[in-house]
Amino acid sequence: METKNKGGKGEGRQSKIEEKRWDKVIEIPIARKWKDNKLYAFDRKSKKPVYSIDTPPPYVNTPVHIGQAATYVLMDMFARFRRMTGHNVLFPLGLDRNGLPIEMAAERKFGIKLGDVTRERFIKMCRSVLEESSSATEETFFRLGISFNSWKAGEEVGDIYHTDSPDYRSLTQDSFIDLWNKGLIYEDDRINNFCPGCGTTIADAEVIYRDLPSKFNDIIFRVKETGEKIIIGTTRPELICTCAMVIFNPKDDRYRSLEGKTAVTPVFGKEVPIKSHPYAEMDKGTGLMMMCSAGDLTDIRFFREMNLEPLIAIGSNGLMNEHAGFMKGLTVQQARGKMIEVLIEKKLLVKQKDTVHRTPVCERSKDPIEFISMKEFYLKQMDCKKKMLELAKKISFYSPRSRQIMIDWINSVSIDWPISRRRYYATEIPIWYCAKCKHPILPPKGEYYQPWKDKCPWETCPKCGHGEFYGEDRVFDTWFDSSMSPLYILKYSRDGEFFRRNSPCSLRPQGKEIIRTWLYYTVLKDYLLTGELIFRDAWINYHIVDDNGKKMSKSLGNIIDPQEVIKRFGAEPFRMWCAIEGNLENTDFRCSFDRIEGTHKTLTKIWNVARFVSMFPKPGKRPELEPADRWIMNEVNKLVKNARKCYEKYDFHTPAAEIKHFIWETFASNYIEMVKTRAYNENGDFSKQEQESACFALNHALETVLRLLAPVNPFLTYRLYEELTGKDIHFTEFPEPEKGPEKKMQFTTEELAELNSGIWKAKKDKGESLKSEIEKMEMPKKFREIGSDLRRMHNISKLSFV
RNA sequence: GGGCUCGUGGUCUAGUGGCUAUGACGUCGCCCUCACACGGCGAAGAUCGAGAGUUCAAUUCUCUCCGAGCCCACCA
Repeated sequence: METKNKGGKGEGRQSKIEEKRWDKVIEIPIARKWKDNKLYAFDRKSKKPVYSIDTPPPYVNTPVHIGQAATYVLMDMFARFRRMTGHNVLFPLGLDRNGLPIEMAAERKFGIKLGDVTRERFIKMCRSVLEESSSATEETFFRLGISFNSWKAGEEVGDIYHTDSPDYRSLTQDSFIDLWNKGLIYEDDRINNFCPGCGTTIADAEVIYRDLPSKFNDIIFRVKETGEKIIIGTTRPELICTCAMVIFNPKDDRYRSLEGKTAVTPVFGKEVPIKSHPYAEMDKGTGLMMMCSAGDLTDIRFFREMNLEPLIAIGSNGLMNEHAGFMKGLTVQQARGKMIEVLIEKKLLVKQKDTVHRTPVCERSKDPIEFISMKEFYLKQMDCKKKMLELAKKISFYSPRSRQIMIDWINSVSIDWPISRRRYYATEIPIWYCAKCKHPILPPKGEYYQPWKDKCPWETCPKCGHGEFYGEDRVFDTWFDSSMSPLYILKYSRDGEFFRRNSPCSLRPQGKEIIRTWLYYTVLKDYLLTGELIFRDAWINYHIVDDNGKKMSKSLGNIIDPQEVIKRFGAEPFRMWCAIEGNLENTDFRCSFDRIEGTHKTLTKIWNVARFVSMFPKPGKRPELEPADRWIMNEVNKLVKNARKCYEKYDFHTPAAEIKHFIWETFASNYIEMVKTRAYNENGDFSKQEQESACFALNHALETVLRLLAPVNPFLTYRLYEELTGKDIHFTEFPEPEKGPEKKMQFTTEELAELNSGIWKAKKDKGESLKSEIEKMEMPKKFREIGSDLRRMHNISKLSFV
């Protein structure tokens, strides 16, 4: 296609930029160049203040999803902005490779379960899953233009780190040793959440709730003293064997006579006391409630409160044990069916009703949680709830509203944090035990230990002098690892000087759904280790939903794959979309290919504005500016001020929308149209100074806008800035508002836009072309100062002001 | 049950105690005007969820209700 300015009237004027629009293929060589030149490497010698971002390590075995892509793009904007404001930015990529998601992927891939093969073999299988998956994640981030310090895994500041590297794991183990020595760790045998699918204890934070269908059974008990029948409703008949008490509400007159009597459980014939207790609600079921050990969390609390001895009928393998009598060896589901059969046979089941039961399930495997007693390690957290609240108030949250989520969670914490897990692919708990006296022995810090296969570093037991040991075989909760990330990237306990200078970490960006885990545990653990608050800012992003406001999920088939987005549009439209559409902090926001593609038009517009401006070289010296040019500089100045203010607060949405509006409306439609003739100055109607003023303002305004957009659209702005100025936009500073008193214009921008629009409409209504001549026109005198530009813009022969 | 959001043209969205309520997509009309037809100019389209209150004035503040979503607790 031929460009219009070649030949014809625009003779001699040629745009430096040939292509008519932004093309995604330009991105790849640019990204590669940046990578090859190590443009974003962290400079340890730099004197600039460090701005550090504790990026959320994604799991490597699943492709990057759209939410992560958007989050990383936004983080990248933060990083690029800080670089332009004179910071030495620490922005490393971390990859999470520990824990259940990897193990479950390995189990699926090899068709095995944890206990089926040796530990060595299982770990090998996990490794093989990991090897396959790592590079896809990095490739996606690379194509999105994320400015990580490094693309190489390593131990230098800013390198890609793996949470399963010996270096990272040893730091996790060090933290355990420190906390142990501070007396903050203890082992206890207590009822806990147990996931039968994962075969391990899990923390409250890992429990979620699902509505699952269940049956509500009305079952006959007998009162020993009177022989009368009482009916109790339950969804867990298999737990009748552990029933320790029957209760009713103190206000419930129906059962007052039962107070202090004894109930006999069906089938098992166990005698249990009947008491009144407010836990029982009058309108639930029959109003009578059997209290079984560990049916759910209420039961646990109740047993603790009433000092009842819990009888655990579910073993650590998830199967019913000897306390379940005839149900021994069955799974919980099987046992329930069997119990119902027996009850029916004995005519003890009065009624069965379908119900939906909000069931606690494991966050990872989605198996219903059972409550069983096991020995686990705990980190004391109950003692520092007050301190945690204090710290939560000290963090600067963006938006501030998100703080409440953390506060709510802290207030609801009710037991210490169980940190040990019975899995394989995770950081090992670094303890050996004396084979004779069972005394626990911790190794010295600084090494990565695998006690289940390594030799104990001590020769003899310091307590009894015995020389044989066995290693601990449990591992840590993944959050015990993840909560080390800011300490790890800041070289805590590895480079004391670096850590002291650069702690606390500037920013923790993360999703709202892991405030109660990642954010809470990190702040908690790092406080216990260092005595300080580890973050200055926390930026909490919400969710991306589909075009109809529905959650994206594989089963609904409404997933937007970022790899597909990159393939179709490249990175820049997506990046622009992230900035413009996402009031990310406010609510969930919607995403579709159409919406992303929509921003492409703005990129084309910027491209063509730049093509136009590039026809007019920037004068070396700033000339005395004409009023219209001063006006556009004022407008740019407003943009700069606001962008600075908002970017500081992690708000890219407001400035991006403003900049977009500026480019389309103010700059392209009004300013360019107005000064075009003066910039061309074909008939020599204008003085050299007048022409240069236009050329200067055109260039200056555009350059400034490009710099404002550089964090949002690095590829596009890099390319255009290079064309226009020959310089690399990376090495320019973020624009400062121009100082000195602005000369106020007589008119406002809105008034000018209205005036122009009115003239265009009038010509339109008369069926005339926009450049047709207007013989005579009057306009308000506030426009006098830009009169000559307006006269040429609209081709007015006689212009007067009133 | 406790807490937190949100409800603005067909769709999505901005915004504010006070001019005729922002913009985008979509729809319709006209225009290839020397940066851009992935463009330009213009038109139609909203009683700002419902009701009450505070106020000279409410879409904006307060309360109630209706509707949507999220988090926490709980459901024997």
